[in-house]
Amino acid sequence: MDFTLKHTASHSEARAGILETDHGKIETPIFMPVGTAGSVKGIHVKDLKEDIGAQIILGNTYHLYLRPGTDIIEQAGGLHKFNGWNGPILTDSGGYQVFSLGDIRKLSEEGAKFQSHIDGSSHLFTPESVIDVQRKIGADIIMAFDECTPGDADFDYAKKSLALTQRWLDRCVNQMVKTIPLYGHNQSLFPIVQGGVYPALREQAARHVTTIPSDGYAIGGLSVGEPEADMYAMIEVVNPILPKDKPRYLMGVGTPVNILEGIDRGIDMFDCVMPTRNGRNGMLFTKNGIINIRNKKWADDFTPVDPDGTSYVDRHYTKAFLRHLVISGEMLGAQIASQHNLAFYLWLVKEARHQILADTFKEWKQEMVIKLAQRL
RNA sequence: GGGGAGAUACCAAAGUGGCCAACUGGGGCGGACUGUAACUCCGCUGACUUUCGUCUUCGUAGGUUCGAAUCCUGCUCUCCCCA
Repeated sequence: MDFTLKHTASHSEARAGILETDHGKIETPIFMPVGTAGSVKGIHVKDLKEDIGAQIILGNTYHLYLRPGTDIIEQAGGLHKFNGWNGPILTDSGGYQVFSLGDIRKLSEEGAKFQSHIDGSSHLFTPESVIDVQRKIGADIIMAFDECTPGDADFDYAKKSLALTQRWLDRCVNQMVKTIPLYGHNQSLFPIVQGGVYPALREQAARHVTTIPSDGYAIGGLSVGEPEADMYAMIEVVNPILPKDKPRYLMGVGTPVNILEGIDRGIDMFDCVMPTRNGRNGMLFTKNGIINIRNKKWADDFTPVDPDGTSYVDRHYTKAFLRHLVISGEMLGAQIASQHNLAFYLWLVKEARHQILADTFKEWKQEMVIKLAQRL
């Protein structure tokens, strides 16, 4: 997997690059739609590719392992064949579930034992098993198994948690070396920097991670309850330490503003459920601000969903109709909102890339950040 | 014509002397959501008031009582059954 840095913006750490995988090129900075269970909820692969312009999507190890199970995915010939997406795929390791499903799992040195949220059965996830599962899924980018440290963790916990993540990382690396890709395309392991909101821990974590030759590096454990300022501060601590010639992935982030702030600080890759989940719940992101389409004020607004939008749905449907669909609980409402939001997120990073290449990123970003946060 | 049941807030529906401005659902209005246990969750929903609180409500008009959505009487209306 090759990463080529095309340009770094002036007065900013923002970078434009190209990440080449066996399933195609990714122009960075990039936003990666989340498809936890193998599908980006409510969105056809055709729309992802042609309308939204997605270049890479996510899958999730924990969820796909539980259902349909790795044997089915293997029989299908890997996730690409199974879900029909022939572009690059990145799988999260289940490290986020160690955080989000904290109530139904037990942590040990060995790994994380989950009680399935589906049927209650017990499943031990270890760094080794998680690599094996991701091999079987066939992800182009495999994430290391980590503990996503909660945003409110105190120093002692964050330190202990980081140490565990680091030991797990070594085991992941070993398991990668001991195993091979199953479907004829390469797979790259991205280590993850943890360390809570503590600069000293983040710095140490970043240094540790750079001792492991990788095709890319991730920053995790942010946007998990800590103040936004802490998130930005941690990025500023970590990014200068990470190798410049490798992509940096800020996991789970975020709002459109978060993404621009991340790009400004040198992040190349983002993913977040926000465009899809919030879309399903009636929130639309636009370049002029945020719309809650359920609000009464849109009831008789027969203008396009987003006159400036890039998606088919933006021009084809009206706000009043979309509001009607969302309020009525019609499936199509969730689909339109998700498609719009994803198209907007992909537009945002694409435009950021243009601005970086044109050396106008910083000024553009300053203006956008104000507009994007507005409530319409 | 005879017999029976019932009228509660936007709708449905609890409540059958004080703990009732009134359970609960729906609807309405608003909010939350960041590597997805989420088409989910949380508020508010008589009026005035920032809170405390005050005032007007349970078909309608009276009455009993310290006190009524709850008991009594008249009236109006609705529904069901038998002819």
